[in-house]
Amino acid sequence: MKAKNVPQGSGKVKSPTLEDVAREAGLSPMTVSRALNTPQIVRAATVEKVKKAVAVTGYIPNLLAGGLASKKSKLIAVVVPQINNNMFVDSVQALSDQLAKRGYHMLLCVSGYTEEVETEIVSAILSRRPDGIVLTGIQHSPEMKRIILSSGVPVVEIWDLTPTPLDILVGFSHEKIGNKIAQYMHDKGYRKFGLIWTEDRRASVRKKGVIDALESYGDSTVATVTVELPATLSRGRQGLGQLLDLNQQYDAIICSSDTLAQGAIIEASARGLSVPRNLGVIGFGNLDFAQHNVPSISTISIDRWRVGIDAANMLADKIEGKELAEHVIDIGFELIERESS
Amino acid sequence: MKAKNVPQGSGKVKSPTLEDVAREAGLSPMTVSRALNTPQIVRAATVEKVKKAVAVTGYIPNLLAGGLASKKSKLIAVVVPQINNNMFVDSVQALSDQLAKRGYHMLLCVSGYTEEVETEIVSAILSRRPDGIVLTGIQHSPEMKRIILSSGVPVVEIWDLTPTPLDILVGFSHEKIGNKIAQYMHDKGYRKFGLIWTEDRRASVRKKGVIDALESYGDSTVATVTVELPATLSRGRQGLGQLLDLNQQYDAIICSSDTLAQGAIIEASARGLSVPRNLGVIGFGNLDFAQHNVPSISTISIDRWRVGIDAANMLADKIEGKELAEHVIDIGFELIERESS
DNA sequence: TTGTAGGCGTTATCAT
DNA sequence: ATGATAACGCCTACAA
Repeated sequence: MKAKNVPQGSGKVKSPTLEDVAREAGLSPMTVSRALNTPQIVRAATVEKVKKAVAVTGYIPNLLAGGLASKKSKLIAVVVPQINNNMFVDSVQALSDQLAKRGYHMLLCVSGYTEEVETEIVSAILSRRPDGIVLTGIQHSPEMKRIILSSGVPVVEIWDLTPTPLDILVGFSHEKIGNKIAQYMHDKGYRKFGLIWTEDRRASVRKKGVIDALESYGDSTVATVTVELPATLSRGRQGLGQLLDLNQQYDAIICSSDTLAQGAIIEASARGLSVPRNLGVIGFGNLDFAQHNVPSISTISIDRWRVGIDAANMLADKIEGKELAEHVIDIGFELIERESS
Repeated sequence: MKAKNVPQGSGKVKSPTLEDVAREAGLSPMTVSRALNTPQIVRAATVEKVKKAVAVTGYIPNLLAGGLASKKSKLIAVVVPQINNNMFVDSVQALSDQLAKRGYHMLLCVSGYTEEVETEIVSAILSRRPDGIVLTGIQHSPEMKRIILSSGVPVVEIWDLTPTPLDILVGFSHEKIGNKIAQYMHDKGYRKFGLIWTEDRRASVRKKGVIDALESYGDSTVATVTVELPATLSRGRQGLGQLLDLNQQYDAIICSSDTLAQGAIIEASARGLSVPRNLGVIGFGNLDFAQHNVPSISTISIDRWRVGIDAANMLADKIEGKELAEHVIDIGFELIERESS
């Protein structure tokens, strides 16, 4: 085996290129490229030679160069408001897993809850020429829509529903969830409601769904307190405290997330109120603890994992030129009745 | 304003390049590049011209090309065992935030808990020519060490501690944490211990720390049950059930995470055991709910956010050629005593 | 099945 | 302060 990769003067060893591998294998760079990317169209013996040469040289492909030439980056950019949020993180993990299986890497960007930041991030992202983009939600600045559409990059919006997506969509209706919660609680006989709610856009739509439905029944009262993002147990406790301070009567508490619900239950208990005897409680998300809490927490279950899987698959399909049966998937939701209501 | 970007035949509009901007501005591509990247060394009037031309053409830089030419990708690859883990996710979010402030994007990869997968992922990652890499833990395959070191890319290991890091390290000692927990519980008078533990490597080191310290006291008994990853509330409940089924006596339960501890407390309560009266409980992580649970949960607090911030800053500093005061940061930990023990 | 030529869009370097 | 030229490492397209 002959000397390879002789250090240039005193500097770092330049990392080997296709050409170095080709020289080592006694082939042309193009053949090496084919052996690596489309081995089916290369003679088996040649592929073997290339493999050996790759091992000898320690070759690592350069996707910057590859992407520049082929106009395929094998990169998917994912934009979420936050990662450390029990709801999104499962979808992100599912996305990451499924994209990896399909041969893509995930560029993850955190946008917070403002359109402005999202717009900036998308602009920055596009300069990496991703093969696809995943956005959380359907609310975007006009500028961002313009930019992203004119870039021609396939887009998936997740976690919400609209008849007019940018491109592909995998989500569910927050308004229907609100309606469903209201209907269920009303059917159970609750009439005097307290709401503990965070203020991101999707939560607000759910709230509207709850309130609209309750108003349509005409026999219920609703008081609302707003808590900061992110939803935490302590904010749930505070929220219930604030509701009670309003000196109103409640027979049920509806929370914009299970975490808040858990906090509300703890606070209720600390104040001598029993759930569900004195107060019915329902949350949203069906997080792990909801089932095992004492009392267990009624909630809305979303298949968060599926959101990620479906988004990844549809995006990859579209990128690879496959026809999509549908561009919008409503993955729905399920109300889970438990001890707290 | 004259016509620009005339569609080529019937196909897609080719996205504008530096050259298009240069033509629009009446400058050379190189000057446009400078105006965009190092405006300080370009005449202000020229920068203005370029800005206008960029707006007119809708130019979006191509970082694939830029990175190829400059050998800087402004990309940091982050490898974690899982994202949907309450411990890591905060560090990842902090990393993402801080890297963004420093002008880097984050490529996020999920490796699971096996060295093999980590090795594959790192190989794949290197083909994107990241400016830096963040790895979780200090346990890596020899092959991966070889690959990553010979690539010359700066590396930060997080969430663990060793005198011999690959490069930079931001973490804390799991063994010391184990020792500390044992010492604290022993001091509180507990002697008959049940452990509910997950089996990832770092948790195992903490367990060893607990058991070694308890053995050194010589007057304590220890029984252990192992639960699957990820740690969930229900596995904490099951874990306590299994411990009790062993027909041993316990006065304290030590859990490898707060989530398991919360589950154990619930199960204890369901079986008529009061915490801490009949059973002391301590967890790990100081997750949000630990403080507000009833009873509140004693635990070990780690500044997870700081891990991410420091890792991002040290990596960016190193990439940008700044001297690092130290290559290893032990961010330490704190035992927080609460009602459960 | 393999090879050759040229270009992808940018920046480093040297010149003006 | 600005421009010209030559890489950067790979792939498309065509040729053999």
